[in-house]
Amino acid sequence: MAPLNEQQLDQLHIQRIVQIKKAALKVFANRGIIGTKISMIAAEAGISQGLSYRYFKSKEELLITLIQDALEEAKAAMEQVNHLPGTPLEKLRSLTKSMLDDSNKYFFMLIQQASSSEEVPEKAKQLLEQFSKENPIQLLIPLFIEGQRMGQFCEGDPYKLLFCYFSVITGLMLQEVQADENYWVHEVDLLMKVIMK
Amino acid sequence: MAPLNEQQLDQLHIQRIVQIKKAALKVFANRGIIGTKISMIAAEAGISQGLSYRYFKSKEELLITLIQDALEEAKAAMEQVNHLPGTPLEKLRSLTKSMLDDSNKYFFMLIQQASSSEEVPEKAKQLLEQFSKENPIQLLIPLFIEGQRMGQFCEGDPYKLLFCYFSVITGLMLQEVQADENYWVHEVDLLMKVIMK
Amino acid sequence: MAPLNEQQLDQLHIQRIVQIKKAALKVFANRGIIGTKISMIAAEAGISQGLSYRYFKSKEELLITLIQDALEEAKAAMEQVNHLPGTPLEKLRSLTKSMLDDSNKYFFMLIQQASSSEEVPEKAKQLLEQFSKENPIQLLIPLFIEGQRMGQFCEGDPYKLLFCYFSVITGLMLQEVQADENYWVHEVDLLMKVIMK
Amino acid sequence: MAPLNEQQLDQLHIQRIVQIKKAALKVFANRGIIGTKISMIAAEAGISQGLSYRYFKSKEELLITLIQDALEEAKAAMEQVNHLPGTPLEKLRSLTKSMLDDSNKYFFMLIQQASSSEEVPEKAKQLLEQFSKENPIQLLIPLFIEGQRMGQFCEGDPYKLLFCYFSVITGLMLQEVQADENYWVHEVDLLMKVIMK
DNA sequence: AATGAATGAGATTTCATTCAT
DNA sequence: GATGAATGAAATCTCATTCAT
Repeated sequence: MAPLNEQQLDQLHIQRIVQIKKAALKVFANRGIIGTKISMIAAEAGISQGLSYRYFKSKEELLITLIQDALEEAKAAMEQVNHLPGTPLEKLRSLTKSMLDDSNKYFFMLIQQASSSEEVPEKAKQLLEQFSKENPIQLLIPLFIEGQRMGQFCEGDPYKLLFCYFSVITGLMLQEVQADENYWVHEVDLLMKVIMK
Repeated sequence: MAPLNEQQLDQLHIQRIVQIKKAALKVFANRGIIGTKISMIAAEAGISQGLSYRYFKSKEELLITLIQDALEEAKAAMEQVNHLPGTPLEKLRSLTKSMLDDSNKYFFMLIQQASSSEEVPEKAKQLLEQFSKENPIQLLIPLFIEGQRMGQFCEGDPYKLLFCYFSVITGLMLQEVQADENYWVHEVDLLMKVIMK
Repeated sequence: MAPLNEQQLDQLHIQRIVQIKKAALKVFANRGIIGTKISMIAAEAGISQGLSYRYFKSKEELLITLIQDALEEAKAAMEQVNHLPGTPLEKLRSLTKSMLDDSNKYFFMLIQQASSSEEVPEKAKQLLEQFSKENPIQLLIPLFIEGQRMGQFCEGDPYKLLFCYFSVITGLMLQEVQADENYWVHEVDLLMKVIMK
Repeated sequence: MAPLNEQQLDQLHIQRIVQIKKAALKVFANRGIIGTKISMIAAEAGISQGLSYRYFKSKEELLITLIQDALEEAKAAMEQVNHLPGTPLEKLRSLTKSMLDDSNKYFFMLIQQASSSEEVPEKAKQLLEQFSKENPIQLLIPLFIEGQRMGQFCEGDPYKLLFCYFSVITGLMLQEVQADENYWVHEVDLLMKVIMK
């Protein structure tokens, strides 16, 4: 008699993958890619070191999976922004808050870690390169242009504006590591000024 | 030919130390603390792997020395800002440009790497902690208050303003890794808006 | 429906043991002793990884059991040879064919794998040593002497002749791994020449 | 002042490689491919575990290098056989002795280990496959045909004859592991009978 | 009894540090 | 002083064995 049916097993399998990915994302985001040891991920997930190899062939594969997830997450966030209500400024403020939110923050931190590290698997580099060419810029540019047209955002090359905006977010996320949780969420408005008229 | 005299030897010794520190700073700043291997530093400095051990007891000691240097450098930059000519805004703009300058950038990047990493020697953590309590804030706060008094800087807790300002700088420095050299220097004015009225 | 009675359970138990031993023998013989992973045996037997531990305490115990079986099988084959009809040469040809037969081959291959590997449990080494002192030589020597007396086998130390004969069999069995199934059975006559006049 | 010139360094480098290869060949040949641990190779070579990684990227790369060497060695031995003096039988006897000689034996044993194991890197499998298609058969076949023409070798498909010949050699080499050193060299004549009329 | 997820000891591999030259 | 080969501790990864279901 099989103890569990196939669907339940799949369920467990997926749960484990989610559990490991969650733990790994947090550790990778906080301790950097090379600074992350498998033992740390295992400890964070509350499992043994060997177990993650049942679900991910290697540390590298796990990392790549997480980067893919993060890039998709980022893309989704950028896409959604246009469907939000309100003025461009309000939309951007929402996006910013969501990026800094605990449930999303690690994705963006991981992207930052991966982008700023040269010790990243080749596959991950390709993903990042593809992403940086394709996505976020294309998707937020209309918002920025609209913001400029409406006189909410300051003038100038919208790409440069976008670049500055992301610098700020990046800085905040990294700074935050040693600051109080959620402390800086209230600072978003301050930061919005970078792109405001 | 007579061997070098003591002073000349000291001279060489100091040159070597400078050479190694310069190389190590660059590599640590760019590749992160754990991502930096002794072999990378040796390659960057153009020396053999073993040689740095004649000048620094360990990778950790070298790192701590660099962090100390960086913190002193940072402190000096903060102190100087008050002696600069011009309004608070002009002073801060100068400081910002200097921090992002090639000759200083790596110091601030190293501080950032050290602050955001949990994989740092205990000694370094203490230095950072001491630094974050003591220094830059105390030194720039008067500048910020003066800026607010003059109506150049926006209102609110000057500490928070300072925090945001550093977030932005941090973000820019890290972003820069994949951007064009010197590209963003021109964006400083944009970023200044964070603290401007 | 009533549960199975004791005899039926025993029956099942024995069937399982046979099933696992058969699978393990094949895999050990083909992939070598260290090259064999428990997961391979389980896959070959069509059971789960954990199940063999209900029947054998360890991989080592399973291996030792198989080596014992193989040695007994070999001994039995050697003993039977004298009861076969025909001349010494005909008897030996029969033995050879039987050793190379699919149903026996793996036993002899396992003996070969175990003998030529130094990575074998101590217990197994003892069995092999005991076997190599006691058995096959004693049993086939009369056959060889008879063959020499009848002028069918070539002259010389019958032990050496025997050793060469087994070298040939061993070589054939191992060669076979990459040759066509049953291809070489037809070559037996060729190989018989080693011991023929 | 550099302690050694470049040529001397190269010399040392080559010596180390030879040392490691020699040790590894012996261990791989005797204990099988999976049965060989890096620690065993290091012990045999009298070096630390880590050192072999200075010269070979991985256990797999070391193995592949050895298989290449072995295949080349085998090819060279086959090619030379035609230039030896004497009748086909005498030539083949020479080849056989040389293959079983201590200085060559391990190469052929490794080829045997690699061929009979399924646990071999893909690259090695390709090498072996290529070798088994290309080389020894082509090179020895003329010798066998000549031997048959002269009435020294027995009739039949020369390829089958060759196959049997190699089975015998293989068997001898493996058997030898537990036999006395050099004992069996005297048995070569006995084995030659396989292919003799 | 049976499964296959989970563990942990042991293997491979990396790299900071030492050492012979 | 300088080199880079060598070491060994710590990381990654594998797999025999155990265990919850």
